[in-house]
Amino acid sequence: MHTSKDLQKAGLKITLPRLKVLNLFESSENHHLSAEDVYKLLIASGEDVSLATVYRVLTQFELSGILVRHNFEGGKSVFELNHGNHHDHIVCLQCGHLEEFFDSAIEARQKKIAAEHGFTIHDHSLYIYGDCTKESCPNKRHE
Amino acid sequence: MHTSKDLQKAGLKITLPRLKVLNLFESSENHHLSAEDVYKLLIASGEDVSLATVYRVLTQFELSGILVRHNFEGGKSVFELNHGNHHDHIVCLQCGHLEEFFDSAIEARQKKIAAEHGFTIHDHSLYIYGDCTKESCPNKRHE
DNA sequence: TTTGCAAATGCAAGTGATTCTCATTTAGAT
DNA sequence: ATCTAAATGAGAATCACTTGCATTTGCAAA
Repeated sequence: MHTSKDLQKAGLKITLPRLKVLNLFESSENHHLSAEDVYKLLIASGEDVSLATVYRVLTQFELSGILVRHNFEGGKSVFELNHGNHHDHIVCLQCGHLEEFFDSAIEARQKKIAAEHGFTIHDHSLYIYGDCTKESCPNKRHE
Repeated sequence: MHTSKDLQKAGLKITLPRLKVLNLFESSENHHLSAEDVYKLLIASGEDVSLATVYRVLTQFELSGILVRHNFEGGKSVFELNHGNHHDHIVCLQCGHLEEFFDSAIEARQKKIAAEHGFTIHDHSLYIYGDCTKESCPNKRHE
């Protein structure tokens, strides 16, 4: 659960826009939101923020570890709350449906590979793109 | 080795801009080039192409399988020749140095994970970000 | 080998996502 | 309550890329 405490810890002033964005991520049923998403949702719910502020807040939250940024194919960044449980993503190219997974075998291999190449690993991003089966696809747009 | 034959196979007319781009990828010592890179290199070597054409050619080459597109962090697409040997990348955050690797264990796990989630896998992207050690880093920019 | 036309190109204007500038407002320390 | 650095809003600017359109060019057919 993320609160104003997290803002203070990050050295950020507790302002209305920041609280609204934080609250949105906490309450929204869609956990992966783009800047545009955040902006539109806030406007739709009567909150009056500027898009520039949304972008600023999102990058600040990323830097302070409150959010994690993802760069899926398609050029726009998507953010989700950082619950400390690293995971990767599998994305349906048909309907955009997104699932999370964690595989310790893959994580281990990555460490190994980095070491073999003389790298100290900072970070990694793994996205699997595919088609989810028609039945299991929540927002079907298949065929 | 990629030649004008590849253009024909792809149903593309053999034009000067396309040959120049193809040749650039074949001859350049840097195998990973952005549209901007390609454009600047061609201009620098006296070739007269437009940036729009570079973008068009690169996406056509991607579609026809001559090139592979990568979306690293940083918003711009990077292309490399498709030699049919799929591999992933490990990138040094300090100096931008890039190495390639292939790990069949990771590949296998990915297939498995996709299957478990009911996805038919199309594609995946895996980037490891880290610091390469000072000694092994070809274009040192460390400390 | 000329002709014809779809395909390819160049240029410039247009987009979409994101960032920056700068004048105004505010959080929060004193 | 006051003051100042930080935050915000509005809009212009930028960056990577795409598109529209008039012109040129492969190349297939005559």
